[in-house]
This record gives sequence, structure tokens and C-alpha cells, in this order.
Amino acid sequence: MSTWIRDAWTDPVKLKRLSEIRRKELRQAAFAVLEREGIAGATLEKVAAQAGASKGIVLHYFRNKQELFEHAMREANAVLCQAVIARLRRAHTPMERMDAVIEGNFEEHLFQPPLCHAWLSLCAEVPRDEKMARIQRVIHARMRSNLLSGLRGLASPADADDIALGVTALIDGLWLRLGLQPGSVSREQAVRQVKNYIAGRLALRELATAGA
Amino acid sequence: MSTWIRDAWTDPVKLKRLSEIRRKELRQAAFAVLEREGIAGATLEKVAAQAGASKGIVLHYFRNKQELFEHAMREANAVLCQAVIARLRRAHTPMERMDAVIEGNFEEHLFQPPLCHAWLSLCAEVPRDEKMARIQRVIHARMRSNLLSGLRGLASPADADDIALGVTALIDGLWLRLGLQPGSVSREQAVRQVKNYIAGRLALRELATAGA
DNA sequence: TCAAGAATTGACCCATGGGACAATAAAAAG
DNA sequence: CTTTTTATTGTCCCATGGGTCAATTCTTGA
Repeated sequence: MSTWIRDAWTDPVKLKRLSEIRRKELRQAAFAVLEREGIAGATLEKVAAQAGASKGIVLHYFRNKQELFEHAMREANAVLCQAVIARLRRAHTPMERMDAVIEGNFEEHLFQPPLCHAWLSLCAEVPRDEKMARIQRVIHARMRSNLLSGLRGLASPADADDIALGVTALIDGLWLRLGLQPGSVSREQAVRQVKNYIAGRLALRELATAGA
Repeated sequence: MSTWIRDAWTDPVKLKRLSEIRRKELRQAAFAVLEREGIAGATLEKVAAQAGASKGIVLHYFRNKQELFEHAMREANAVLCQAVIARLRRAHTPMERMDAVIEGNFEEHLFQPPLCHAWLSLCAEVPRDEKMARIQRVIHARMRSNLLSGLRGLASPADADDIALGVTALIDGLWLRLGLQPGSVSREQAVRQVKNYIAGRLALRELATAGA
């Protein structure tokens, strides 16, 4: 029997067939419930029902409610992340890398109110859940690093840092807008918005150096 | 005995002395609990305890939990709003108006993680609470209008609209960042970030018209 | 000073939710 | 074909939380 360790929540491969599949189903069910009910209304029974199973099974695979939703957060993040990664692979110039991040963050089928609602509910728990906070930090760090890999070719290190912060904030803000007022911002608008932000900041930079 | 009518939820005039004061205390207590516990952990008993009263009194003043937190949202918003209004009164040029909105949104004593956490929790409920959604729309509309009152003097109507959206999103995003990683963004950074965004967008505009 | 009405409390009810567990079905291993 | 593990269920328990209510204390206006 071979040995492998992938990561904490995708471990044994042989066991994966059943055990890991169930876990994934349950994570996804948890997320779906979150979309509909929010964190306050998300109950183990509802998650079980959503997955077509019994409440007992949920607690068989996850120590408790908290752990379940932490895994749901990882799951959701993984999906979001995948979209960006895929695009990054096709990007070569710095600008292409930026665009990959931007457009990956606003993929048509992801940039939707329900996903945003669930995400919001999870974010709202971050301050009280150290594990979630850690996940959140990782997400942000990766986002930042993806952006910097492009930005470093376009601006000074200090500016790159600053612009990266602005871009992440702007992206989050646009998602929030979508969640709070579905339909108030389209995918195209969002993408354009971020691209304009970057173009504007870079233009400022040019003006400053050229005009000086 | 003087008379006043403030607004819909501060109605009866004589009753205000006691009734309205308690209501305010309870709204604030509700908000304080939200800061600590999030929406999932916010219970009527905790709110009562926070206010130094009994659970019964909470339901004496508010029909139910939902209504209580809707009022808490109004309360919080009113505070935020006041900060901007005060600064707007002292602003006269378009640019000053923009700065008033920006700096008002990042006042030192308001731009703090706990406030942000509570706010996040409320936002997470918006999709399932029509009243909250309405409050949210009002908040956003006012913010937008405040921004446009300055922006109209600085850009074309279409650009003004677009920049206003960007600014609100950026502000929200910076708040979110603060909530998710306390200490990761200072008030000064936030203000600078938004001002740079505006400057950049306006610079783009100039380049486009000048270069054409 | 007294009556009407508000403020406030604590006890109570009931539904729900998280979690433990024993019992059973299904697989896997031998 | 057994034995041992794993999957899965349904039941049970208990704490908690929202909401009602009657009873009591306070205000206040006449």
C-alpha cells in the first residue's frame, strides 16, 4: 500500500473513493445551504437534507459544525482560485497576468449573487474563527502574490504594493456590491472598473516621472 | 414643552423621554453584541445583558429579533453618515466635497475592526431581509449622491457615474480588508488609496482628451 | 393622593439545534 | 465465508433561544 500525503483535507487516496467523495458532497451541500440561509440559518439538518443524507452522517465526517463550514470555505476558495490559475497559465506578459487575475475573479458563472451571499456569511465569521482567519490570510496572500507577479513589471516595488492592495480591495468591493444589490454591477463593468483603476494609477505614475 | 418630529422611527413626541431612550440603548446594545458575537451568536439575552436589562424588555420595545437588528443597522448607518455630513458642510469646491466623503468614511474612531465586524454581519443578512436591503439601498444611494455632487464638477456625467461606483466599491473593499485582517490597512492608507484612485481616473481622462 | 397607563421582570412554553450513541447495513479484508 | 472495518441511520438528550404572559413596580397626570 503506497503512501502519500496531499494535504490535510484531501489525504488518503484509497479511502478517497468513498470517504473523500462524501466529504466533498457535504462541503458543497454546506455551501449551498449557506447561499440560501446565511450563517444564522445554516443548520446541520439542512446541510444533511441538501446532501440527501442524515444529520448523523454529517457529524461522522466532520467533528462539528464549525469544522464543516471551515471546509466549505476552503472548497469555495479552491473553486475561485482555480479560475485564476487556469488563466494565469495562459498569461505571459505582466499585463496579461494582471488581466488573468482580474478576469478570473469575475468569471461569469462565479460572479453571481448566491455565491457572494455565502461568501459574505463566511467572511462575517472570520473574526471569531481562527481557522477561517488563516484561510482568509492565505487567500489574500496568494491574490497579492499573483498580482505582484504582474505588477512588478509595470511599476516600482512600492507602487506595486500599493496598487495590489487597491486592486484586491476594489475586487472585494465590487463583489460586495453584487451581493448587496444583485444586478447593480455586471461582470463587464467590474472588469472594466478594475482595469481602469490600474490604468489610472499607472498613468499617474507616468505623469509624475515625465512631468518632473 | 417643545415639540419635534425627527423621523419615522422616532415618532411620538411625549413618549420620547423614556421609550425612545430605551430603544436607542437597546439598538446600541444589539450592535455591541453583534461586534463581539456576529449574527449567529447574537441572542436576545445577550443584548439584554449588554443593556443591563431583561430579555422581556427587549421584546417590549421591538416586535422581534429581526426588527431589533434592522434598527441596529439604521443606528450604525446614522453614525457613519453623520461623520460625512459634518465634513460636507465645511466643503465647498468639488474636490473638497470628494475629500469630505472619503475622510468621513474613514474617521479614526469609526474605522475600527469591531465596527467593521458588526457591519459585515449585518450585510450578510441583507439578502434575506427586505428591510435591511432597503436600508442598504438608501445608504448606497446617498453615498453615491454625495460623491456625484463633487464629481460632476470634475468629469463628464458618464465618467462621474463610473468613478462613483468605483469609489464606493473601493471604500467597501478597504473596510472589508480591515475586518478580515485587522491592522492590515490604516486609516491614512485607506484615504490615500481612494484619493489616488480618483486622481488616477481623472488623469486618464485628461490624457485621453489631450492626446486625442 | 389616586387611578391609568407605561416600564420591567421572571417564569413559562415550545421548537430547534448541536452533538452523542447504539444499532444496523454495507464493504473490504482475510 | 467469516471477521473486521466503515457507512449510515434514527433516536435520544439537553441546552438554548425566541416569544408570550401575567404579575409587579414606576410614572405621571388629574
